[in-house]
Amino acid sequence: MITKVLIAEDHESANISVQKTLEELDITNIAYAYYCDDALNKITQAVKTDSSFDLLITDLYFEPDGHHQQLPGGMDLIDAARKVQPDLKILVFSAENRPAAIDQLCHNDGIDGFVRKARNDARELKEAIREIARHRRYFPRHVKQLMEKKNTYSFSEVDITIITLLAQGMLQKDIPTYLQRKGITPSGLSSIEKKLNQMKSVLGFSKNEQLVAYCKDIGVI
Amino acid sequence: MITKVLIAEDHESANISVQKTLEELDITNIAYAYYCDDALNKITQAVKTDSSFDLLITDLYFEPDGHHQQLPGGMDLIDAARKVQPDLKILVFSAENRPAAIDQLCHNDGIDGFVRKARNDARELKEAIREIARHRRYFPRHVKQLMEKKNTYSFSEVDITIITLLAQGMLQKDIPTYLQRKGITPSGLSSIEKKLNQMKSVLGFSKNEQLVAYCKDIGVI
DNA sequence: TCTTTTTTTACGGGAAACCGTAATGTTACG
DNA sequence: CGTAACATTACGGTTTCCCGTAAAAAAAGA
Repeated sequence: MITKVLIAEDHESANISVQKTLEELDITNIAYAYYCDDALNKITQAVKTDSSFDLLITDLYFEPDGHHQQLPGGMDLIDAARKVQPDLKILVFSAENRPAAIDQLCHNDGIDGFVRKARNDARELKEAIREIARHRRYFPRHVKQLMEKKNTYSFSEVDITIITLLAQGMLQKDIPTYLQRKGITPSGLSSIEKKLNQMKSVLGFSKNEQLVAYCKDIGVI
Repeated sequence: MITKVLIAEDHESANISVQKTLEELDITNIAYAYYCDDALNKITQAVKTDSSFDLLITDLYFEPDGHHQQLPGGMDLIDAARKVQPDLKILVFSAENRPAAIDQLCHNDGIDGFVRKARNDARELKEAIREIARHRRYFPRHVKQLMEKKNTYSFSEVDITIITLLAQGMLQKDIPTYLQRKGITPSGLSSIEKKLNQMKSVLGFSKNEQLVAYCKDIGVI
């Protein structure tokens, strides 16, 4: 049974609607945090006073606003919270819409549920909380379909590194030495050219500028 | 005085919190639309039956979901709504965070207010509605500062055209003929190179990829 | 109108990127 | 161990881009 919930969410409006959803599920013992550090603090305190939370509902991205934070994002909070209270249920409520990132989250990061901020998010939120209360996990049904639709090419770590460097102004011919220093392979100039050509050919592009624009659009860089 | 409001917002959760904010302002005559087409429909009907809305609160981006829509986004809705009911107050409530896009919106698109989905958005929303009720316009205070900070170079029409073409994959050497066909001057290859060099030098860049990435970030392309 | 100034365009040498091919290095498997 | 299959790297020729200079054109001023 879920009775005590912590909401970690910097957007006031999102916070409000999560609260309302919880109230509709007759959950009234709710705490709020607008920063990850504050959230972790509340979790730690609750554990100490033997009144720990049953569920953490958290966003992934928290906007920096001057106040320096130890935990910059939701993922950091999740990792830290798991250490303090391993049995804490965690539900991610985020606008993340990059299929690869969602997939990663659902399968590898040991969370109990994910609800995307989208059309029917309030309804989904309710359902997710109900499922988690029954010790089941809740994930969007069509993650795989999303994967296939949206991302015609799945960028590797190196791919993204290369494109990022280009977008930062590094000359192509200087990338090999950079990769070598970082211990990343492959690092040969030909390999970099090959990777760029692969990406461009799959996506039907002809120039690096297109690639950079595309990656900015879909948010991988 | 604002008594009748239409909320156009595809996210259920955002819709809920806007509703709650309105209720706290003692506005209870609220209609909802999860699609732009539906929103325009409701506005048109209200005008016909002489019970028109005082205020439209709308998002900018509506996620496509299979149902084909005439009006794909909030900007289209705004344009259409203005035609149907010129005196309708319009408040944009969006997660848009690209300074150039926000600036464009606030200064050129004839809306009455803009609130960004961010940390204190609910509070800002209230203030914005109060201001609009007094026939004043409400915009984030620091738009100009943001602009000045972030955008050290003001892009001309031609600048943006050139960068857009590059981001679409056109070869630099092919741009002159394109510009000639469109009747845009200057169109010489040297002039294009000069303009690119100007932009890059002012912004401290060395490669076109940087320029494309930057323009994507601030939203000019 | 003629000159001066500015803008636009043309040209050419050199650097970087592009592209195909070949050599080298790595891994897998019999 | 040897060989095939694959990945990575090296090399050379061609194209495109970069950059400086100078010519041509347009605009401004006297």
